[in-house]
Amino acid sequence: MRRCKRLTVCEYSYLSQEGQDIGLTDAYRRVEFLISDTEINGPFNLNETVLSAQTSEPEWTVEGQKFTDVEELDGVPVKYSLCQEGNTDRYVVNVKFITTSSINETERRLRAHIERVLGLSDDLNSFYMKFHSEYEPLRSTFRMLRGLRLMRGTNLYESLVCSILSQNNSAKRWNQIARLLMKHYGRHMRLPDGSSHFLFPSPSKIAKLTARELRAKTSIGYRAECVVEISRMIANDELNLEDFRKYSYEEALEILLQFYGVGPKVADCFLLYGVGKMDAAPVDVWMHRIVTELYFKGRNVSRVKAASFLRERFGDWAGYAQLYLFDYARRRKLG
DNA sequence: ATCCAGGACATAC
DNA sequence: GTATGTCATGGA
Repeated sequence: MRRCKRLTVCEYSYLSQEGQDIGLTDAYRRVEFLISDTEINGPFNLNETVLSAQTSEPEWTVEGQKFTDVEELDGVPVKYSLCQEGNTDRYVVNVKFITTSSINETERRLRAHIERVLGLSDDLNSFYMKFHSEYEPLRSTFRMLRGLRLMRGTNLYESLVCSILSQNNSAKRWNQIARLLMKHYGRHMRLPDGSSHFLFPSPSKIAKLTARELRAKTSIGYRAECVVEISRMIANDELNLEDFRKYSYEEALEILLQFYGVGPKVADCFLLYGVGKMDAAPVDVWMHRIVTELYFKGRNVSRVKAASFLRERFGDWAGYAQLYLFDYARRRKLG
Protein backbone atom coordinates (compact mmCIF):
# COMPACT_ATOMS: atom_id res chain seq x y z
CA MET A 1 0.00 0.00 0.00
CA ARG A 2 1.22 3.41 -0.84
CA ARG A 3 1.30 5.98 1.84
CA CYS A 4 -1.22 8.74 2.02
CA LYS A 5 -1.07 11.85 4.03
CA ARG A 6 -1.93 11.90 7.68
CA LEU A 7 -4.71 14.22 8.62
CA THR A 8 -4.31 14.94 12.25
CA VAL A 9 -2.16 13.96 15.14
CA CYS A 10 -3.48 14.90 18.53
CA GLU A 11 -2.36 14.16 22.00
CA TYR A 12 -4.65 13.75 24.94
CA SER A 13 -3.75 13.32 28.53
CA TYR A 14 -4.89 10.12 30.09
CA LEU A 15 -8.26 10.35 31.81
CA SER A 16 -9.79 8.01 34.33
CA GLN A 17 -13.28 6.65 33.72
CA GLU A 18 -14.72 9.47 35.79
CA GLY A 19 -13.11 11.90 33.39
CA GLN A 20 -10.60 12.95 35.95
CA ASP A 21 -7.05 13.50 34.84
CA ILE A 22 -5.05 10.93 36.74
CA GLY A 23 -1.84 12.38 35.44
CA LEU A 24 -0.12 9.48 33.78
CA THR A 25 3.20 10.40 32.27
CA ASP A 26 2.33 8.31 29.24
CA ALA A 27 0.08 10.57 27.24
CA TYR A 28 -2.23 8.68 24.97
CA ARG A 29 -2.19 9.33 21.31
CA ARG A 30 -5.08 9.06 18.92
CA VAL A 31 -3.89 9.17 15.38
CA GLU A 32 -5.82 9.28 12.17
CA PHE A 33 -4.84 8.42 8.62
CA LEU A 34 -6.55 7.66 5.34
CA ILE A 35 -6.43 4.79 2.92
CA SER A 36 -7.59 6.01 -0.47
CA ASP A 37 -9.11 4.00 -3.31
CA THR A 38 -5.83 4.28 -5.20
CA GLU A 39 -4.16 2.16 -2.54
CA ILE A 40 -6.68 -0.67 -2.70
CA ASN A 41 -6.90 -3.16 -5.55
CA GLY A 42 -10.35 -2.34 -6.92
CA PRO A 43 -13.73 -1.74 -5.28
CA PHE A 44 -14.25 -2.00 -1.56
CA ASN A 45 -17.29 -2.27 0.66
CA LEU A 46 -16.23 -2.13 4.29
CA ASN A 47 -19.71 -2.66 5.75
CA GLU A 48 -20.44 -5.73 3.68
CA THR A 49 -16.99 -7.16 4.35
CA VAL A 50 -17.08 -6.78 8.11
CA LEU A 51 -20.72 -7.79 8.51
CA SER A 52 -20.69 -10.89 6.32
CA ALA A 53 -20.07 -13.30 9.21
CA GLN A 54 -16.76 -14.71 8.00
CA THR A 55 -15.21 -17.11 10.48
CA SER A 56 -11.69 -15.73 10.41
CA GLU A 57 -12.12 -14.16 13.83
CA PRO A 58 -14.87 -12.76 16.07
CA GLU A 59 -16.79 -9.93 14.50
CA TRP A 60 -15.55 -6.42 15.11
CA THR A 61 -17.39 -3.95 17.29
CA VAL A 62 -19.99 -2.04 15.30
CA GLU A 63 -21.08 1.53 15.95
CA GLY A 64 -23.15 2.68 13.03
CA GLN A 65 -20.78 2.77 10.07
CA LYS A 66 -17.70 2.55 12.23
CA PHE A 67 -15.94 -0.74 13.00
CA THR A 68 -13.47 -1.21 15.80
CA ASP A 69 -10.98 -3.97 16.47
CA VAL A 70 -8.19 -4.45 18.96
CA GLU A 71 -5.06 -6.37 18.13
CA GLU A 72 -1.59 -6.85 19.42
CA LEU A 73 0.75 -6.13 16.52
CA ASP A 74 4.31 -7.28 17.14
CA GLY A 75 3.62 -7.16 20.85
CA VAL A 76 2.13 -3.67 20.73
CA PRO A 77 -1.55 -3.17 21.63
CA VAL A 78 -3.47 -1.20 19.03
CA LYS A 79 -7.10 -0.23 19.01
CA TYR A 80 -8.28 0.92 15.61
CA SER A 81 -11.52 2.05 14.04
CA LEU A 82 -12.37 2.03 10.35
CA CYS A 83 -14.97 4.07 8.55
CA GLN A 84 -15.53 4.23 4.81
CA GLU A 85 -16.62 7.45 3.14
CA GLY A 86 -17.85 7.58 -0.44
CA ASN A 87 -19.09 4.64 -2.50
CA THR A 88 -17.60 1.26 -3.40
CA ASP A 89 -15.45 2.74 -6.18
CA ARG A 90 -14.59 6.26 -5.13
CA TYR A 91 -13.85 6.28 -1.46
CA VAL A 92 -11.49 6.83 1.38
CA VAL A 93 -11.19 4.68 4.47
CA ASN A 94 -10.64 6.67 7.59
CA VAL A 95 -8.51 4.90 10.18
CA LYS A 96 -8.20 6.07 13.76
CA PHE A 97 -5.93 4.25 16.12
CA ILE A 98 -4.72 4.40 19.66
CA THR A 99 -1.51 2.88 20.87
CA THR A 100 1.04 3.08 23.60
CA SER A 101 3.92 2.74 21.21
CA SER A 102 5.53 4.99 18.64
CA ILE A 103 3.06 6.43 16.15
CA ASN A 104 5.03 5.97 12.97
CA GLU A 105 6.04 2.43 13.73
CA THR A 106 2.51 1.46 14.73
CA GLU A 107 0.98 3.11 11.70
CA ARG A 108 3.28 1.12 9.45
CA ARG A 109 2.31 -2.13 11.14
CA LEU A 110 -1.35 -1.24 11.18
CA ARG A 111 -1.44 -0.45 7.47
CA ALA A 112 0.06 -3.84 6.69
CA HIS A 113 -2.33 -5.51 9.11
CA ILE A 114 -5.42 -3.88 7.63
CA GLU A 115 -4.33 -4.69 4.10
CA ARG A 116 -4.00 -8.34 5.03
CA VAL A 117 -7.09 -8.92 7.19
CA LEU A 118 -9.39 -7.14 4.76
CA GLY A 119 -7.87 -8.62 1.62
CA LEU A 120 -7.22 -5.16 0.15
CA SER A 121 -4.73 -6.43 -2.41
CA ASP A 122 -7.05 -9.11 -3.82
CA ASP A 123 -7.72 -8.22 -7.43
CA LEU A 124 -11.51 -8.07 -7.28
CA ASN A 125 -11.90 -6.67 -10.79
CA SER A 126 -10.18 -9.74 -12.17
CA PHE A 127 -12.60 -11.93 -10.25
CA TYR A 128 -15.61 -10.05 -11.61
CA MET A 129 -14.28 -10.07 -15.15
CA LYS A 130 -13.22 -13.69 -15.16
CA PHE A 131 -16.67 -14.89 -14.09
CA HIS A 132 -18.86 -12.17 -15.55
CA SER A 133 -20.76 -14.75 -17.58
CA GLU A 134 -21.25 -17.25 -14.76
CA TYR A 135 -24.68 -18.57 -13.82
CA GLU A 136 -27.01 -16.55 -11.71
CA PRO A 137 -27.10 -15.75 -8.89
CA LEU A 138 -23.31 -15.39 -8.75
CA ARG A 139 -23.26 -12.88 -11.57
CA SER A 140 -25.79 -10.58 -9.93
CA THR A 141 -23.93 -10.72 -6.61
CA PHE A 142 -21.06 -8.94 -8.35
CA ARG A 143 -23.32 -5.91 -8.50
CA MET A 144 -25.12 -6.39 -5.18
CA LEU A 145 -22.04 -7.24 -3.15
CA ARG A 146 -19.52 -5.20 -5.09
CA GLY A 147 -16.46 -4.58 -2.95
CA LEU A 148 -17.05 -7.49 -0.57
CA ARG A 149 -13.65 -8.86 0.37
CA LEU A 150 -12.41 -12.02 2.00
CA MET A 151 -11.17 -11.48 5.53
CA ARG A 152 -8.14 -13.34 6.85
CA GLY A 153 -7.67 -14.17 10.46
CA THR A 154 -4.94 -12.58 12.48
CA ASN A 155 -4.03 -15.79 14.24
CA LEU A 156 -4.33 -19.37 13.08
CA TYR A 157 -5.43 -20.81 16.40
CA GLU A 158 -8.15 -18.23 16.71
CA SER A 159 -9.39 -19.00 13.20
CA LEU A 160 -9.45 -22.73 13.82
CA VAL A 161 -11.34 -22.41 17.09
CA CYS A 162 -13.84 -19.97 15.59
CA SER A 163 -14.44 -22.37 12.73
CA ILE A 164 -15.05 -25.20 15.18
CA LEU A 165 -17.42 -23.03 17.19
CA SER A 166 -19.43 -22.22 14.10
CA GLN A 167 -20.57 -25.79 13.58
CA ASN A 168 -24.31 -26.20 14.14
CA ASN A 169 -24.38 -22.69 15.60
CA SER A 170 -25.58 -19.30 14.46
CA ALA A 171 -23.01 -16.61 13.72
CA LYS A 172 -24.31 -14.66 16.66
CA ARG A 173 -23.82 -17.56 19.01
CA TRP A 174 -20.33 -18.61 17.97
CA ASN A 175 -19.30 -14.99 18.34
CA GLN A 176 -20.70 -14.91 21.85
CA ILE A 177 -18.77 -18.04 22.76
CA ALA A 178 -15.56 -16.65 21.27
CA ARG A 179 -16.05 -13.45 23.28
CA LEU A 180 -16.51 -15.48 26.45
CA LEU A 181 -13.33 -17.44 25.70
CA MET A 182 -11.50 -14.14 25.37
CA LYS A 183 -13.03 -12.68 28.50
CA HIS A 184 -12.27 -15.66 30.74
CA TYR A 185 -9.01 -16.93 29.35
CA GLY A 186 -7.49 -14.24 27.16
CA ARG A 187 -4.73 -11.92 28.21
CA HIS A 188 -6.07 -8.64 29.47
CA MET A 189 -5.09 -5.36 27.86
CA ARG A 190 -5.91 -1.91 29.08
CA LEU A 191 -5.61 0.71 26.41
CA PRO A 192 -4.56 4.27 27.02
CA ASP A 193 -8.09 5.57 26.44
CA GLY A 194 -9.16 3.64 29.52
CA SER A 195 -10.94 0.88 27.61
CA SER A 196 -10.34 -2.71 28.53
CA HIS A 197 -9.87 -5.63 26.15
CA PHE A 198 -9.04 -9.29 26.12
CA LEU A 199 -6.99 -11.02 23.46
CA PHE A 200 -7.96 -14.41 22.13
CA PRO A 201 -6.55 -17.00 24.55
CA SER A 202 -3.45 -19.01 23.77
CA PRO A 203 -3.64 -22.77 23.12
CA SER A 204 -1.67 -23.48 26.28
CA LYS A 205 -4.19 -21.59 28.39
CA ILE A 206 -7.10 -23.62 27.05
CA ALA A 207 -5.06 -26.82 27.16
CA LYS A 208 -4.88 -26.59 30.96
CA LEU A 209 -8.68 -26.67 31.31
CA THR A 210 -11.05 -29.55 31.49
CA ALA A 211 -13.94 -29.67 29.06
CA ARG A 212 -16.28 -29.34 32.03
CA GLU A 213 -14.71 -26.05 33.16
CA LEU A 214 -14.81 -24.67 29.67
CA ARG A 215 -18.44 -25.63 29.27
CA ALA A 216 -19.43 -24.01 32.54
CA LYS A 217 -17.83 -20.69 31.68
CA THR A 218 -18.61 -20.29 28.03
CA SER A 219 -21.71 -22.25 26.97
CA ILE A 220 -19.49 -23.87 24.38
CA GLY A 221 -21.52 -27.08 24.61
CA TYR A 222 -20.35 -30.35 23.16
CA ARG A 223 -17.55 -28.63 21.25
CA ALA A 224 -15.58 -28.28 24.51
CA GLU A 225 -13.84 -31.64 24.19
CA CYS A 226 -12.42 -31.10 20.75
CA VAL A 227 -11.34 -27.53 21.47
CA VAL A 228 -9.45 -28.65 24.58
CA GLU A 229 -7.96 -31.61 22.77
CA ILE A 230 -6.70 -29.59 19.83
CA SER A 231 -5.36 -26.92 22.18
CA ARG A 232 -3.52 -29.62 24.08
CA MET A 233 -1.90 -30.96 20.94
CA ILE A 234 -0.75 -27.50 19.94
CA ALA A 235 0.56 -26.76 23.43
CA ASN A 236 2.46 -30.07 23.40
CA ASP A 237 3.99 -29.34 20.00
CA GLU A 238 2.25 -32.33 18.48
CA LEU A 239 0.53 -29.96 16.12
CA ASN A 240 1.90 -26.80 14.57
CA LEU A 241 -0.72 -24.77 12.73
CA GLU A 242 1.98 -22.81 10.90
CA ASP A 243 2.80 -25.99 8.98
CA PHE A 244 -0.48 -25.68 7.10
CA ARG A 245 0.90 -22.70 5.21
CA LYS A 246 3.33 -24.93 3.37
CA TYR A 247 1.05 -27.93 2.80
CA SER A 248 -0.89 -28.29 -0.41
CA TYR A 249 -4.64 -28.07 -0.08
CA GLU A 250 -5.03 -31.84 -0.29
CA GLU A 251 -2.32 -32.55 2.29
CA ALA A 252 -3.75 -29.96 4.66
CA LEU A 253 -7.28 -31.28 4.36
CA GLU A 254 -6.24 -34.85 4.99
CA ILE A 255 -4.46 -33.90 8.20
CA LEU A 256 -7.22 -31.63 9.48
CA LEU A 257 -9.91 -34.26 8.99
CA GLN A 258 -8.11 -36.55 11.42
CA PHE A 259 -8.91 -34.28 14.34
CA TYR A 260 -12.01 -35.02 16.32
CA GLY A 261 -14.56 -32.29 15.76
CA VAL A 262 -13.04 -31.09 12.49
CA GLY A 263 -15.03 -32.13 9.43
CA PRO A 264 -14.89 -30.96 5.82
CA LYS A 265 -16.65 -27.64 6.36
CA VAL A 266 -14.64 -26.60 9.41
CA ALA A 267 -11.41 -27.66 7.71
CA ASP A 268 -12.22 -25.57 4.65
CA CYS A 269 -13.13 -22.57 6.81
CA PHE A 270 -9.79 -22.79 8.55
CA LEU A 271 -7.89 -23.24 5.31
CA LEU A 272 -9.67 -20.32 3.67
CA TYR A 273 -10.12 -17.72 6.38
CA GLY A 274 -7.23 -18.77 8.59
CA VAL A 275 -4.49 -20.03 6.32
CA GLY A 276 -5.62 -18.06 3.29
CA LYS A 277 -5.85 -20.91 0.79
CA MET A 278 -7.98 -19.21 -1.82
CA ASP A 279 -9.19 -22.41 -3.46
CA ALA A 280 -10.84 -23.72 -0.29
CA ALA A 281 -14.63 -23.41 -0.47
CA PRO A 282 -16.49 -24.29 2.73
CA VAL A 283 -19.79 -25.99 1.93
CA ASP A 284 -22.46 -25.55 4.58
CA VAL A 285 -26.19 -26.26 4.22
CA TRP A 286 -26.72 -23.09 2.18
CA MET A 287 -23.80 -23.61 -0.15
CA HIS A 288 -24.85 -27.21 -0.60
CA ARG A 289 -28.36 -26.17 -1.54
CA ILE A 290 -27.14 -23.55 -3.99
CA VAL A 291 -24.52 -25.74 -5.66
CA THR A 292 -26.83 -28.72 -6.10
CA GLU A 293 -29.67 -26.63 -7.49
CA LEU A 294 -27.47 -24.51 -9.71
CA TYR A 295 -24.90 -26.90 -11.05
CA PHE A 296 -26.38 -30.37 -10.49
CA LYS A 297 -30.04 -29.78 -11.36
CA GLY A 298 -31.13 -30.61 -7.83
CA ARG A 299 -29.43 -33.99 -7.92
CA ASN A 300 -28.22 -34.92 -4.47
CA VAL A 301 -24.45 -34.72 -4.54
CA SER A 302 -22.51 -34.83 -1.28
CA ARG A 303 -21.10 -31.73 0.36
CA VAL A 304 -17.57 -32.95 -0.21
CA LYS A 305 -18.34 -33.32 -3.88
CA ALA A 306 -19.87 -29.86 -3.98
CA ALA A 307 -16.69 -28.45 -2.42
CA SER A 308 -14.40 -30.12 -4.94
CA PHE A 309 -16.68 -28.95 -7.73
CA LEU A 310 -16.26 -25.35 -6.57
CA ARG A 311 -12.49 -25.77 -6.45
CA GLU A 312 -12.38 -27.10 -9.96
CA ARG A 313 -14.73 -24.54 -11.41
CA PHE A 314 -13.36 -21.44 -9.72
CA GLY A 315 -9.76 -22.41 -8.92
CA ASP A 316 -8.08 -19.80 -6.77
CA TRP A 317 -11.31 -17.81 -6.74
CA ALA A 318 -13.31 -20.66 -5.18
CA GLY A 319 -13.13 -19.07 -1.75
CA TYR A 320 -14.46 -15.83 -3.17
CA ALA A 321 -17.21 -17.55 -5.16
CA GLN A 322 -18.26 -19.25 -1.97
CA LEU A 323 -18.15 -15.97 -0.05
CA TYR A 324 -20.41 -14.23 -2.54
CA LEU A 325 -22.87 -17.10 -2.85
CA PHE A 326 -23.01 -17.57 0.90
CA ASP A 327 -23.63 -13.89 1.53
CA TYR A 328 -26.31 -13.96 -1.14
CA ALA A 329 -28.07 -16.94 0.47
CA ARG A 330 -27.76 -15.39 3.88
CA ARG A 331 -29.26 -12.11 2.76
CA ARG A 332 -32.10 -13.87 0.97
CA LYS A 333 -32.91 -15.68 4.14
CA LEU A 334 -32.86 -12.53 6.23
CA GLY A 335 -34.85 -10.53 3.71
C1' DA B 1 -42.72 -25.70 23.91
C1' DT B 2 -40.32 -27.24 19.87
C1' DC B 3 -37.18 -25.98 16.37
C1' DC B 4 -33.16 -24.09 14.52
C1' DA B 5 -28.22 -22.67 14.08
C1' DG B 6 -22.32 -21.57 8.11
C1' DG B 7 -21.80 -29.71 11.28
C1' DA B 8 -19.52 -33.79 12.90
C1' DC B 9 -19.82 -38.44 14.23
C1' DA B 10 -21.45 -43.13 15.18
C1' DT B 11 -24.20 -46.53 13.48
C1' DA B 12 -26.76 -49.04 10.12
C1' DC B 13 -27.83 -50.26 5.56
C1' DG C 1 -20.65 -44.35 -0.11
C1' DT C 2 -25.25 -42.72 1.72
C1' DA C 3 -29.10 -42.06 5.30
C1' DT C 4 -30.62 -41.05 10.09
C1' DG C 5 -30.38 -39.78 15.04
C1' DT C 6 -27.65 -37.44 18.41
C1' DC C 7 -24.79 -34.10 20.27
C1' DA C 8 -24.93 -28.70 24.21
C1' DT C 9 -26.76 -24.41 24.24
C1' DG C 10 -29.48 -20.17 23.77
C1' DG C 11 -32.56 -17.60 21.00
C1' DA C 12 -36.90 -17.38 18.25
